[in-house]
Amino acid sequence: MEYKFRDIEKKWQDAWKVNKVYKVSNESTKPKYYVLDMFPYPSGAGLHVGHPLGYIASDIYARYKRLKGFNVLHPMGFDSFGLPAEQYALETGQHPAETTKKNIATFKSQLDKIGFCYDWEREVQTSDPNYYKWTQWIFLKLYNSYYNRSTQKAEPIAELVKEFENNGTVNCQLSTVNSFTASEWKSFDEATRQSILMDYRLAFSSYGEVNWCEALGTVLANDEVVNGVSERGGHPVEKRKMRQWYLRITAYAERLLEGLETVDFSDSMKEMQRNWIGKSSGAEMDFAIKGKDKKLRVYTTRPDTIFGVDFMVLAPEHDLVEQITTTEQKAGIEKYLQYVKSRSDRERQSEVKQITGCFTGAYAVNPFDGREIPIWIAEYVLAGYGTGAIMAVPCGDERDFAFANHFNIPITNIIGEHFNGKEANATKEAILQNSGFLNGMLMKDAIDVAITKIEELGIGKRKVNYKMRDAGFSRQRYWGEPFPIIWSDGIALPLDAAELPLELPHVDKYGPGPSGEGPLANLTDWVTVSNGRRETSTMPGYAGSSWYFLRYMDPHNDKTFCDRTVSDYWNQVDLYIGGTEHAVGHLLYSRMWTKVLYDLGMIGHDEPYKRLVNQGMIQGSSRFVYRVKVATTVFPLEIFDSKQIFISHGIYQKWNENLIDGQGLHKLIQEVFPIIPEYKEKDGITGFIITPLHVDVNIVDGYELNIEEFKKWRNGEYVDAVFIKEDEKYLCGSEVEKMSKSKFNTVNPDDLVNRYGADTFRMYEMFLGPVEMSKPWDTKGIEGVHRFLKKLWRLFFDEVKGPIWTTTAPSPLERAGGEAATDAEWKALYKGLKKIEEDTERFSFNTGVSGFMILVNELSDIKCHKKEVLEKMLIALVPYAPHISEELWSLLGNAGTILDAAYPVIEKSYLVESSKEYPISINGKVRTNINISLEATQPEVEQIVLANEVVQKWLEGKPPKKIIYVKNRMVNVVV
RNA sequence: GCCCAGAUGGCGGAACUGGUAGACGCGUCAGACUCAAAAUCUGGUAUUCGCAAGGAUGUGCAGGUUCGAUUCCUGUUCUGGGCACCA
Repeated sequence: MEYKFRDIEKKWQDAWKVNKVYKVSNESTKPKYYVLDMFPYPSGAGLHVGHPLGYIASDIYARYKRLKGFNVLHPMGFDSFGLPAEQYALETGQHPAETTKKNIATFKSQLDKIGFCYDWEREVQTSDPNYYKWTQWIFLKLYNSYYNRSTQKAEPIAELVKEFENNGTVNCQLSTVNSFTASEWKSFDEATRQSILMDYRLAFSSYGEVNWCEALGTVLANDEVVNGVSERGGHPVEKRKMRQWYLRITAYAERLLEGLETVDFSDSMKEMQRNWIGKSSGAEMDFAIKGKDKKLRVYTTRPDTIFGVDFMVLAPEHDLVEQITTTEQKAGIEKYLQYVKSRSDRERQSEVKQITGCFTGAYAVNPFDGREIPIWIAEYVLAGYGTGAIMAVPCGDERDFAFANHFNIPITNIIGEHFNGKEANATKEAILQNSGFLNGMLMKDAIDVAITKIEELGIGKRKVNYKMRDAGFSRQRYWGEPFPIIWSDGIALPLDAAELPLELPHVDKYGPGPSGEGPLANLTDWVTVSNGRRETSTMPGYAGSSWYFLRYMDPHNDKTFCDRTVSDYWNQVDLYIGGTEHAVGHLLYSRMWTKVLYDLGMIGHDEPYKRLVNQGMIQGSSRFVYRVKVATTVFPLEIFDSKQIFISHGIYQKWNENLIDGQGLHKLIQEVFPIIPEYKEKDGITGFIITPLHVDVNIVDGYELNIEEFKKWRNGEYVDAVFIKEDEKYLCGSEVEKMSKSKFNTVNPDDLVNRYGADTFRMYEMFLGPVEMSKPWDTKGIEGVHRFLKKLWRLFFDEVKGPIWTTTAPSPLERAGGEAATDAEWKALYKGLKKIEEDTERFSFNTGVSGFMILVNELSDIKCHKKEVLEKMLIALVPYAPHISEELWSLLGNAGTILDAAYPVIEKSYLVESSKEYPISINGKVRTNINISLEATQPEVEQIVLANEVVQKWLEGKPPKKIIYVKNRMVNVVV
């Protein structure tokens, strides 16, 4: 009997579906385990081999936990709102709802073929009104809450209103907001009160900058802006202020930082989040501005360098710029502001070689020595960080130094010999000079002294600062959750919870609305309501994905987003698998939402993910063909119209390295294409233009192009192509790039599953390497894994003899007279299973697969066909290759599904060893091996080792200096 | 530019806590079976010197710590991911 994987996999996938074996209950006596994959966006291109990497890993672990006796939740769903669907709608007129539905169907059928153990009854889609109803509901909770700094948690905004009514702002520590008394609060009109409350709400509206493209009349995502112009059409893009919604994630900065201590993420992942939050401590202080009744507030982490301040730099967007610029400088400043408008934040920070800035004409006054300090504006200072203004200390800061140098600003040296005049030195270890009351102090000690003095003088105070900014939460787009908000005379009125979901209305056109608003603004009937005008922005992609892990627990609940008893049962996600690209976006947002829901008492835990494992990205290995075109100025064009000439990679390389000239190439072309005219040059130009073109990797075998397939490719575009080969082959060039449809380097899992089966595909994806590492996809090698499964099959079946397994208690189907398994057979099994279990436990699935290969090789070598041995191996194989395991399990005569079998327990008695073949090194280099008992003591070992003739030879009669013996490891003789 | 990660044979990778570098698989070479092919099986396969025994070199690059370093430290190069409106 042959291994007919197609029949087997189809059969069991159907049976599992009919028997609902993956249905998960919220009630169980077993311990729970929650395994989650990062929410996929259902792109139109379908699944490529990169997607399932993490899904297979999580599926293996989920199945493993199930065999180990856990009630495992392993759901899947779709993050189905998003820009690509809308972009596609804009281009083709198809409604995003339609294309999204189609894409999801494709994704699901592709996923199902790989044999995942998802409970599809728990599927969620963020664009489903039954889902986004609760996204909107949570938004309203955020809107109606504020962060209470005394209790350090979110509380209903009504509590704050009460506080204002009773005590005003006395107990509210929010430095950016004006203070008032209780009676003042009562005297404010509604608009004023609401605008004050807006400064406290966790979801709030304010003004922020967007990428505005005048030509397209729309706001663009960063993704859609390339080199300062729009990707579509190449129109100029500039920044513009618009009303936006934000989430006050900054209120949670400290808790997001502290929470990292309680979760099991990789150190690098935590580091990235810490850097993103960017906590720093220092001081905020005010500088008087000469001749103005204005103060310039700066934030600095190095108040010890206060006497080294040689200039001030404001962010170009800073409010003070307009007020302090002198008439002489006005023109220059305006020109500079115009320039900055066209620059993205990224460009402003990354281009350090090009130094730009402009003097405002104004001066700040150093409060300690009265020195007048010129105030500049420069793009390297960003408005969003700190106070949007810095005090520049060129002797201690590289960028300040470069700036001072560029604009010839004199530099004050406060660190003596530590500053060499050629580059800044950011040390904290220097003794301060030229520094007034700080003279003679070590810099790191002076920081505190300076802050104390600043506070004494009342010109500033100690301040902890976070680099993180509040998260922009609105998009001027169609395909997202509508905000449950109505604007009435500038006041935002939330909808009542009973009015949810506010459904996304149907539109026929996806173009932008007037004055930069989203497409919804075009629907006058929808926008206009009796008490005002609806918010026309929609929520961003991360809205739905910030809480989806909760909805999976209780997906059909129409009373609440997730019942508290259910969320208490499933609690945190025990294992979350996904890419590092979400390190600071999605992960921080969902952590924040979780904390808010926790504060409001709606869930019982404040960190969503207990453990996070990052999967690497599978890159594509692109293939190139090299097309030769001729310049019309040299050759008559017509003859090349019908034919396209391609040169093999080797020839292309020679051409590139000038190892072959025009004449040489001409000769090669002539061999296959005799009608080419005589060789010509014009002004020393050969007239050959060679262009690398991406070619579909699926019609290339290794590097060799399948010419017949190529001629059929792209509707016969290359049907008449002519090839200049090397060694009778056309070889393609290659490059590792991101896997993408446009690069023709995507590999579809369906083809591989068809050809080799899901079990082979699953094991091969794991066998490629560690899950967390990025690697290029290469289909070569999948044969090896397939061969392994066939070899495993042959432990049970012989091509001619049929079933060959034996057992001591034969059933009619089986061969009688089986013998009990030998110690050697048990030892081989348990040694293998031990490695496999340990590897699975630590997510080392690639070595887990190789463990199975070693085990099957060994069992084949010792001709072990004992049912009792093979059966245990099958159970351990379920997570990796569920279909073949289930088939063989059932063929062995077992009743019930193997998915619920008990994971084999390792009998350690078979694994005990009494001696070891020790490597013996001389000076760290292995020279021989000696078998020594594991019981041996140091003196015994020394005696055995020194008696060895190889060791004797290397000692050359000299006594050893030292003998290092590490039990169960090695012996090293130092000479 | 800033933050994070990675680099080991022809290729994917293994070596988990500083202890035999190259497990397992691909490819390749030789052989068996076969009229032949496929499938399968057996053996070799880091580089280099040597008939062999055996030796030397070798984990991106340059140093350091150690009896011993792919593993730890310092510096450096290249590649990938992120940088706030792709998801």
